[in-house]
Amino acid sequence: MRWSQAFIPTLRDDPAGAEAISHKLLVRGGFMRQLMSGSYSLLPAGFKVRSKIRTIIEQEINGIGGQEFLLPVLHPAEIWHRSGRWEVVGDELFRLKDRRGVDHALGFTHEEIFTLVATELKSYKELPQLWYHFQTKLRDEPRPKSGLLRVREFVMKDSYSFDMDVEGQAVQFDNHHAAYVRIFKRMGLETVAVEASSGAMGGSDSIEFMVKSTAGEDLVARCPSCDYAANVERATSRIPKVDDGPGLDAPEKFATPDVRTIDALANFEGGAAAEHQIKTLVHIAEGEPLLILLRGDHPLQEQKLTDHLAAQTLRPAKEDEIVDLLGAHPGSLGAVGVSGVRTIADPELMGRTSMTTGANEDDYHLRGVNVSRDITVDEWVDLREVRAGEGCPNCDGTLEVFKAIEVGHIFKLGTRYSEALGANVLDENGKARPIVMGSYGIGLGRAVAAVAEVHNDDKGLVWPVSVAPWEVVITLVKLDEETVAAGEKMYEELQADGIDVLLDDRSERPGVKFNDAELIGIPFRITLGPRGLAEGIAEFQARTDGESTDLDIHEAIAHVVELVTAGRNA
RNA sequence: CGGGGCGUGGCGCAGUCCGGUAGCGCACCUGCUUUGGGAGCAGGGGGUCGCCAGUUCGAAUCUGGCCGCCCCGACCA
Repeated sequence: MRWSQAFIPTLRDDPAGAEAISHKLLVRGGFMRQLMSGSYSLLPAGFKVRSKIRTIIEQEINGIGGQEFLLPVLHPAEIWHRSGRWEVVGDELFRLKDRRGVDHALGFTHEEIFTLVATELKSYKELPQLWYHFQTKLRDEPRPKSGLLRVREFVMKDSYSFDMDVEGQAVQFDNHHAAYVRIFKRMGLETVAVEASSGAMGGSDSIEFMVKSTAGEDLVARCPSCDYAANVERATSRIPKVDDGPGLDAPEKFATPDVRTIDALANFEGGAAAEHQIKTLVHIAEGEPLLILLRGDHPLQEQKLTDHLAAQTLRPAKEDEIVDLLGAHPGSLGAVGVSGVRTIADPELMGRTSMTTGANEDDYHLRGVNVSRDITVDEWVDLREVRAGEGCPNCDGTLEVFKAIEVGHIFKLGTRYSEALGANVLDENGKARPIVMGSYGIGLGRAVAAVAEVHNDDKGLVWPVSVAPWEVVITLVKLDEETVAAGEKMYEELQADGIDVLLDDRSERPGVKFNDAELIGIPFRITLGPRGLAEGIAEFQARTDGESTDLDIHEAIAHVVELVTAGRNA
C-alpha cells in the first residue's frame, strides 16, 4: 500500500470522549470512528488488524477440527421461545417486528440456530462435530463503554461442539482451551484462564480467558504460588477463624441511637468490631424475599447468590418492603427470631457466638447472638467476595486481585439446548439421546482493543507483528528521484517476499511521517533518504525499542524479512 | 434507570455567568520559500452554535422541553 493513496486519518489530539488507552489510540491512529454509542466503523487499518486476528482464530479452530459456517443475524422469535431465552435474556436482546407484526430477535449469540441445524444429525456415527462461524452479535448493552471493549454490535467467533456424551464433550472443551491459549499467545496476549460463572448461558463448567488490564471490567483473583485463578464472581479464599470467647446465655438487646452502618456500630460504645457483627441484607428473588447473612466486614458477591438461586430476577429490597417484612429500617436488621423467610447465610458465620446484629427495631441491636442457637438458617452458601491478601483456597499462597478484560469464554452447555430444540441422535442401541454441547466465544473487536490496551507507549501503538496492520513501513524522508526510486524498488522486493508493507510516499515533512508511523504502531521501519543512500545505507528501526541501525541497502531486505518471519511466529 | 459532566467549521477548544456582526489552534485549498522528528510567510474556503418552543428590538448566551455523547453506579455471555 502506498500511504499517499491510503485512507489512514490520523489525529493529533485524543478524541474528546475517550478514556481507555485503546479507544484513544485506535481513533487517533485512524483505525476506527464512532457511529453512535457502542457502535464503531472499522477503517481500513482497523479492518486489517481484525482480519489478521480472524485468520489466527480460523487456523487454530480449523486445527482442532472446526468447520466454518455462516448463520443469520435475524432470528424468528419462535426459536428463542423454544429455548426459553426469549424470556430469560431480558432487555439485552434486540427485538423487532416484521411488516406482518411477527416478532424477531437480532442474534445475541447463536446456540439456538446452531442447535437447530444440528437436529439434522441422526446417528452417533456422525459425532463428534465442531462447528463455528464469525458473525455480528447485537446486544442492547445498558452501558457501552471504553471504545471497542464494550459495544452493542460486534463480530464474534463462536464455536459449538456436539458429542454423544460428557466425556466426548470434555475432549472438545479441552481442545478449545488449548487452542485459545495458542490463539491469544499468537496475537500477543498473555491470558489467565479463570473459573467463571456461567450466567445466563446456562451450563456447568465455564472458563474465561482474561487479560490483565486496568481497562478491564472484571476482577480476577489469582494465586501466584499455584495455578488457582477465578473470577471474583466465583473465587473463594481461606481466612483465619475469629475467636469469639465465651458468649451469653441469650441475646441481649441494647440501644444504639442513630447507628445505621457496620462502621458506626464498630465505633459505638458497647458495639462490636465488624468481624463480630452479622450483616443482614434483604433481596427479592423472583418476587420472594430472602434474608442474606454475612460477616459484618464481608461484601456480598451478588453473582454467587444469583448462581445459587438460578434466579432470573434478583434485586435488593426497597426500604418499604424491608419495613413490611422485618418491622425495622435498614441499619437495624437481623435474623434472630425471624421465621417464614428463606434465610441464606455465608459459611463464615457457621458456629459463631457472641455476635452483634440488628434487633429488627429501629435504634436497637442484639449482642451475644449465637448463630446456631438463635438463627434459623435454611441454606449455607458461599456468598462472600474475596479480597486481595486472603489465603489461596488450594495452597499456602496469598491471593492477588486485579482487573482484567475477558477476551474469551468457553462453556460446557450439556443438553440444555439439544433437549429444548430436539437435537437427538440414536446411540449404538438405537436409543435417542440428546446431543451434549459446548460453546466457545471470542470477540474480535474486543481482542483488537485488548491488544492495543497492552501494546502501546507514549508515542502510540506497538502492534505485535502477527496482527500489525502492516509489518513494515518504508519512510521516504525526501521525495527526490533517487530516494523514490530506491523506495519503490525496496517496496516491490518486500512485497515479492510476501511482506505486508506500507510505502510512505506522502509529501509530508519527515517528522510527520515518523510520528504517524509510530502512532499507528508498525513494527518495523526502514528510513530512506539522500543522506544515507549516498553511502548505500538504509536506516532500520524496530517500533519496540526505537533504536536505529544502519544497514547496507542490499542487506536490508533480507534482514527485515528475517525479523518479520520471526515476529509472525513469535 | 440514578448521579455527574459535555454538545460551537473535519479534530481539539474559547466565548455562555453579564444577550448586541461567531472566534482560536490544528487540519484543508492557492502561491512562494523550506525539507532527517508534527515548517514559515501571504492569501482563501468552510459553522442552521444538538433540536424544538418561549422571553426579547435582538439569543451560542436567558427560560422550558426533548435528543445525543462521555464518566461513575446499577445492569451485563
